[in-house]
Amino acid sequence: MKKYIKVRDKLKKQIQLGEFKVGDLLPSEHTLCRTFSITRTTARKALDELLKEGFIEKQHGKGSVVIERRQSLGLLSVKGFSEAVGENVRTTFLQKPKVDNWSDEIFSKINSSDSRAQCVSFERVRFVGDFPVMIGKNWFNGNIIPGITETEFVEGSFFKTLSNRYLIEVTGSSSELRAEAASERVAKLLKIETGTPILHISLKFKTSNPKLAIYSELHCNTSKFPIGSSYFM
Amino acid sequence: MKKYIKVRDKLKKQIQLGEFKVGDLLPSEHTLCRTFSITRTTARKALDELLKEGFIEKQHGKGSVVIERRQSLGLLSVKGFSEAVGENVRTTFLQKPKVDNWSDEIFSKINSSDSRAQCVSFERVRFVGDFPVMIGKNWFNGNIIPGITETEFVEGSFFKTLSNRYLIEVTGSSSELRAEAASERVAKLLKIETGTPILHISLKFKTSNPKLAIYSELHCNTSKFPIGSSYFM
DNA sequence: TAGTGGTCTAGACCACGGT
DNA sequence: CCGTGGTCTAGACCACTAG
Repeated sequence: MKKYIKVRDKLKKQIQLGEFKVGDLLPSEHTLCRTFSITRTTARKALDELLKEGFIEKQHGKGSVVIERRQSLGLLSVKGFSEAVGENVRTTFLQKPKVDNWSDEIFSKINSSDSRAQCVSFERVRFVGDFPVMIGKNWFNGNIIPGITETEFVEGSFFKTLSNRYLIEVTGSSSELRAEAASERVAKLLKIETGTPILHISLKFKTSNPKLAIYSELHCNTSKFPIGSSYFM
Repeated sequence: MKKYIKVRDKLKKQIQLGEFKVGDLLPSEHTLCRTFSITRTTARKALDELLKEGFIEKQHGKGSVVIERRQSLGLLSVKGFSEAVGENVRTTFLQKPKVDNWSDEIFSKINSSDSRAQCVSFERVRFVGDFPVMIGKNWFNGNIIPGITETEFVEGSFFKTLSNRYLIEVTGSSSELRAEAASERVAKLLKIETGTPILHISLKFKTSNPKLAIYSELHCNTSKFPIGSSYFM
């Protein structure tokens, strides 16, 4: 298995468990080299991933400092909801994965191979506490991940299910963001007034399987939990 | 000067000038090594930057392919407006850079050193064609970049001015996104109805000068030009 | 099979931060 | 001054794509 993934996940777990707290310095790159028997290239690659995911910031001459993760919906652009927000999150299905049609709700350009394939979709509402925050509907080529309609998600996460059961990793995403007035349906589900401004996010995920793209349309009530994102070079 | 920056900018320019078109393969990593007399580490670093900036995608076994840049406001999280959108963009000042107070409009947490320093702010409206798309107000510590109140921006870009005149580069950003109803003032400036949903983006930029952070509050009409962003691992 | 990108090793020198 | 991260060299082996 890839070494930098192992190092990255070890450190990530230590941060999540509080062994490294906000403001703490992670072991230096040279220390990581010794403890994991790797070279600096590999150590730096692991730290770069933590940087991209918003766990640390690097300070030239000092080290890698654990930083506060946004108390918002987190690095939305990277992975799914459950990885981003932390605890106190609940999800309910409006529609479990089932064979469906490619909907014209999908804003992203659909890969030509997808449009000829069988479409599977599912739809969920996400809560933080008792507060409905987001409605998300997802579409993908069902031929690529057979049996998904009968599978229970691993820890409630679609992306974890992809990773654990099908060995498919999300490798990137592109998105478009729009502020819109909530439709009647969306408003009802988010328990807000029809016409309230909501954030509409159209996402297309790329995965390690080039044949599998995941299309998502999200409708978010950002009044209490804004969407956060960060970018470091 | 850094070699990977030189290679990155050379390739970027070739893409922008159309020497490499959408769908074209960039020179392979080994070829770049030979033509620039660099090692693969450096060649890959240059390509990784183009990947992050959304110019290319990499295909294992094939090469680096030039991809279409979003015809939207682009990689918002990276740099300024003018770098992202392309031509046909116009900017007018509502308020040229001047000494101001730290406003409570600023959503991001202000660095403690900033709150004791002199604040400079400016505010602009951005147009695509004749269509007002975004209002942006920016605040920063005026002591760090003296003379900015008397300077004309380089090519109309604040970030280019920072880079060329003060040798300060933007190194990262974090942001929060909210859908809101347009206030009377915002609506008037964007030529829309008061209460129309708009996208409110609170940004904090980090720069290569650790003492300089830039705080931005943007209000965007996303109806014709959605905000785009992408992320690749 | 040849060429591509992905991972990794084992070093080197430099710039920056704090002592 | 020493330890830190930033850049770079000169290789190696592997996995993937395509002819």
